[in-house]
Amino acid sequence: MKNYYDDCPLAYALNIIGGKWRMLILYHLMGGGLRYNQLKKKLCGITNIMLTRSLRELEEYGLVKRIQHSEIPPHVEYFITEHAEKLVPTLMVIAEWGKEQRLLEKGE
Amino acid sequence: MKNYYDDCPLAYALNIIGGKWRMLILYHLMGGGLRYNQLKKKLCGITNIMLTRSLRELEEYGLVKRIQHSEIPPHVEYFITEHAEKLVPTLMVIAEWGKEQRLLEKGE
DNA sequence: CTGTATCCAGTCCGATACTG
DNA sequence: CAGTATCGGACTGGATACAG
Repeated sequence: MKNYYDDCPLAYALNIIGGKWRMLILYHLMGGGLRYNQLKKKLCGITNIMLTRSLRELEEYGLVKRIQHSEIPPHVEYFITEHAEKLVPTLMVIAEWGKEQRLLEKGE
Repeated sequence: MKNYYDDCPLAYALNIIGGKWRMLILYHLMGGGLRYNQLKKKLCGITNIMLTRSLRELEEYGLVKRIQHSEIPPHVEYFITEHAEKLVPTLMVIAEWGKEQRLLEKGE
């Protein structure tokens, strides 16, 4: 997914939040922190690998914060950061748009 | 990119406008119609194959309209439809966010 | 509970050459 | 000008088993 980042902020952004799961993760975290398995349940169908990978990537970019409570059994919680929070309304618009789109398709 | 569309409108939407180029095409069409080669220039780096493919897909979903003028040499123009227009502000937000994100990364 | 390792599959994407 | 054909490569995503 390498692209002309420097010329186009949109391409740059999509490189970070694009991909199959990343926006979905941010979307589901908007309501507050979630634990690993809670998140997994919401993202119907995601595998451990993809969830872990995606979370790590989002963490690297500072979009997600990982909080580990020192307990046994382990208790880890994920939050979105302030900066990522700015994308939430956007994601909701896209979701809303998706609903309309689906209606259009079924209407035909 | 098959996913739990019916449960999650966001996933559904991303299935349509996700991918490497589709949002970028919509973004660049927001200013009005563009011809094939104009679009190609704006999307630095896109190949014929990908531009054509992406446009066809967007057309199928009713997000882009293709207008062919009967001339020689050919003259084809692409527009975004009203329904896709609703996504434009969203794309601008993401682009804006991308700018900030880049600053954050460079700042470190 | 929260992951990691390994290996594999499929999709997406692209370089190049060519066409009406 | 506006595309298509072909072939192949890269990369993303996944199944399964295992670990701290």
